[in-house]
Amino acid sequence: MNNAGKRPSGRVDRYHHGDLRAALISAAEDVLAEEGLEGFSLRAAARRAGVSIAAPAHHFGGAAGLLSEVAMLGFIELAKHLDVADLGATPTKRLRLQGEGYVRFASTYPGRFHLMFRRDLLSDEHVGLREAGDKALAQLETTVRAKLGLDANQPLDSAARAMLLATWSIVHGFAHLLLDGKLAHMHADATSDDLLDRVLPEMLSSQWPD
Amino acid sequence: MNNAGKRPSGRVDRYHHGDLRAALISAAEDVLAEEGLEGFSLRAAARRAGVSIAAPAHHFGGAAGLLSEVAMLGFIELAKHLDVADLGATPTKRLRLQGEGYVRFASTYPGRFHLMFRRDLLSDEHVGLREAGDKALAQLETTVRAKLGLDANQPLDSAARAMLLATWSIVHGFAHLLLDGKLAHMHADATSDDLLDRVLPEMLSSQWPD
DNA sequence: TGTACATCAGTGAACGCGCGTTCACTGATGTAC
DNA sequence: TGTACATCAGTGAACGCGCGTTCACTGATGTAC
Repeated sequence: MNNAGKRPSGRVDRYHHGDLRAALISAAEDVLAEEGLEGFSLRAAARRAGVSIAAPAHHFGGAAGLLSEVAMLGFIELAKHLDVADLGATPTKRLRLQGEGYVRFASTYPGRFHLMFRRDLLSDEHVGLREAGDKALAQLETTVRAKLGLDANQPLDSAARAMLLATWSIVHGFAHLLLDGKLAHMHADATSDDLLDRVLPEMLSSQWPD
Repeated sequence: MNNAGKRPSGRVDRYHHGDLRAALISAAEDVLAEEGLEGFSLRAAARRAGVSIAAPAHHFGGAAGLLSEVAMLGFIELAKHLDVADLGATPTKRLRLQGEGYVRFASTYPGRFHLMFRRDLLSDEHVGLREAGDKALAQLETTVRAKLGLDANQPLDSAARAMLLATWSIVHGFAHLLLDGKLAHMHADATSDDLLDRVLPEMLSSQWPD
């Protein structure tokens, strides 16, 4: 499936695009960023990429094919936001930093973030997507292991799984509530940046005290 | 706005429906339950209610008007799931019960739950919706106050707000991850019921130990 | 008690829109000779 | 080095579909007299 790099890029005024795949993925990301997930359509991505309206379906087989690629790249970017291996002195501090990274990713790319968890829009069988999701979650798992003193190859016991799930849930829920505008009301005076920079750290510190 | 009960119900074969409002709300809930949020349209609600396709817009002004009513009823139902005043000996236990109630609501009514947090589909100015949302959240706040030993009329300090927000986030995030099928993978052997009955209580107990 | 009339909830046919999909086609590329 | 040909990525016009909206209308209801 992956044709990226097979052909020279940078030339777009030809009958054969040359890098339609990358152009459509990038166009889809632009649409998500500017119009949100609800503004996405195969036609919108085609228009943005400057190709024919039939091109996306022709190349990706359908919306799920293109969106799964975008979601995969989203999980890869999310994993970068969770990469704090060198940043925190203690597992607890790294956990807080990862929580901030998770929410910051969601806040920076709301369209992509929503997409990444919309099972109905994505392909079940996209191996790269699943792997990218697993890798992002593994970043949290690594920190939870460190915090609980578990080896990398030791299976998670049920307390460890509960802690990992609680960690994921809390940042995931906060991200959703933030994007859905439910927190502005509780913290009426706070901007979105305030919530990220002031409220979230306080919440994470209370959740995972030193 | 609220015409419910103004006219006799049970008679639907008349030119003037008599209780179009209630019939359309009920029909919309049916559509959400059976087709999910993505399957909803004004026309689908009209078909389900057996009225003309123009009736919903005529009566509610548009999709946001009808959906806001449905979301309001959703928050009222959610508040019932969070009503544990008589059930738990300690605030900690009540908090866990409320967490289970929150997730059970989401799991029972996934379409409605998703709708309730879709700002783009709801009306900002729907007072009843906002109030119903506030009341549901207030149920959590009451328990957090009890846990922290705060009076009902004492303003929440920042630690209390952090705890309330952490509580909401964790159950909200868990609900979303559950509905989006992200947990079946982590607990590969678990059904949805298992996650609710076994994994969630374990997570909540680890989050709020006795 | 009966009649005339105003109101307005709901109808139904028609409209335009954006969507995904189809399909015969075009033309750039790579390969065989 | 040049020519013929197969491949297939991408085109573009056309299709049907479901959607929300419009608008002249219908007819049940309540009120005035």
